[in-house]
Amino acid sequence: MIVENSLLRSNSMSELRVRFAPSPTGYLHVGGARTALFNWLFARKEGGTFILRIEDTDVERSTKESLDAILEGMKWLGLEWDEGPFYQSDSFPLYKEYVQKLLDAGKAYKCYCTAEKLDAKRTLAMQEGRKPKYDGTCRERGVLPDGRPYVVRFRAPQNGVTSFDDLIKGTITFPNEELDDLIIQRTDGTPTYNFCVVIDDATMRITTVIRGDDHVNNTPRQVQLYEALGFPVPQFAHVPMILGTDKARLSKRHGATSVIAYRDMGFLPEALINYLVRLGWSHGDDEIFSRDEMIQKFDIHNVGRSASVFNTEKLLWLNAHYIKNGDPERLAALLLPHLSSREVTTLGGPNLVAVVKTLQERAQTLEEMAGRAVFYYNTPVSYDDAALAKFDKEQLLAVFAAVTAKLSSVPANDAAGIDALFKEVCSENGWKMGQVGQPVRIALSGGTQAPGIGEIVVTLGVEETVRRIQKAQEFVSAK
RNA sequence: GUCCCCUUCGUCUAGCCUGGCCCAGGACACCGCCCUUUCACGGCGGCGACACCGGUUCAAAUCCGGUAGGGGACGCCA
Repeated sequence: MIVENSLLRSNSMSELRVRFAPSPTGYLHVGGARTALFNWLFARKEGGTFILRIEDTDVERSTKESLDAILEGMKWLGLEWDEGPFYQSDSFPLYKEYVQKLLDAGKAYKCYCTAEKLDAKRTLAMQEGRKPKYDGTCRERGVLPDGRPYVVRFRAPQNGVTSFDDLIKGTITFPNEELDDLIIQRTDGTPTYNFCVVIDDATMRITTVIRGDDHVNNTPRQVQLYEALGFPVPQFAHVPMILGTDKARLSKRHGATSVIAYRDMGFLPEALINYLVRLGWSHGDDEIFSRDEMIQKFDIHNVGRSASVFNTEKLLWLNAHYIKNGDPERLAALLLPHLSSREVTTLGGPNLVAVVKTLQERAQTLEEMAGRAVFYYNTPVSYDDAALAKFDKEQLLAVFAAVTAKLSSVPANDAAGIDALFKEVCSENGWKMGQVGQPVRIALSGGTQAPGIGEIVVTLGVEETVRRIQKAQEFVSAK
């Protein structure tokens, strides 16, 4: 029975297992988000399992705030994980066990060199132009009497090469002389990163390690550890870095890098995801991908080998695209926080969904949309003087009077109907649309950048429209 | 310094594995025109790249070698 079940299971689910393993020492940044996305996509595409693991072995720098920020970012982007989050700090005894195993097998040894001494040697080596690797002082020294602090080092092979086939970069080979005996356990008994990843990836049965480019140099050491421990070596896929405009590694000084910051700036998660997936990965000339299309078309082999520059302009374009084509109801809900941060309340004002509809083609971000929506809820307290100055006083007053009269006498309930009324006003008085539309627009919104007249009037309502025109009328005649 | 990786329009990229269809295609941005009551949307067009040098070949963005440039790593950080 059990056998049958597992067979059934392996038919629907592949054995493929991937993980995203951030360390909780900061927020989720766009680079990490893209790595997570590629992992997620790979798992979804192949019917595998996506695991979230928190690498918090650095007790000093790991914080709860960072952890929450990462989780929040993942959820906002919709990168749901199948297992975890697992915490490395929960597995300290396990790591210890494996360290002991290596020690017993003579594949690791205790090193009594002090951090200060090592630092000095490292600096000296760098200065002399040598590779700053461990000189192996304790490699053959044997165990010293109790009480002296020590770290545990992995006894790495000194000859030959270590290589692996990277799914993105191809075969990568390192001469073993380049690799030194890395520390796997600190003086305080805690395990180090390179050791933990190997144990975790092995015990979690990770089949494919997809991670940032900056880890390629760690990979040969990890491969050696897998081999020393007798674990199968997983496949590796190293995705290139994301750079700033100056081609240097993306960092805070290039502007926002936090996923949550993009949310707060009014970006839609589907826009960021779409942008990120195209950074490094492509499917022919396609630019717009829904989640399902992404999953369907994703192939790790189509990830490029070179680093890419983060370009906000294109992100903006994608965001505008998704706003334009988005569901107004949803957008309205997402817009609310951007409105309240401007102290705008929609209470008693026009229907927000209707407002959103008039703004969808006019905003690149929700922030921008909120800015453009303000006039609907706050009657203009001043008018664009330069725009108003293009018309003389008499003309303005005549237009305002004619429009108010028309609006009050003839009912119209959609934008097209309202526009028709304005055309009537024009033809009845021999005016051009520009002479009528613009003054009214200014009266209603305070400025010239606004949706179509018909759209504004309909969403504002005729009553409020007339009220605003009369207010403008008073303003103009008082001049 | 040493090792590893990378190099097509300003940017993201297609093409490269399986040379000729590529005097290199798409997208963002930019410029111009059209549409238009403003702002936008949209449509059309333009600008613009195979890092460099050699080699192989009838033929190279595509294969080989070198050079230059960029990035990454070299922690008792991850």
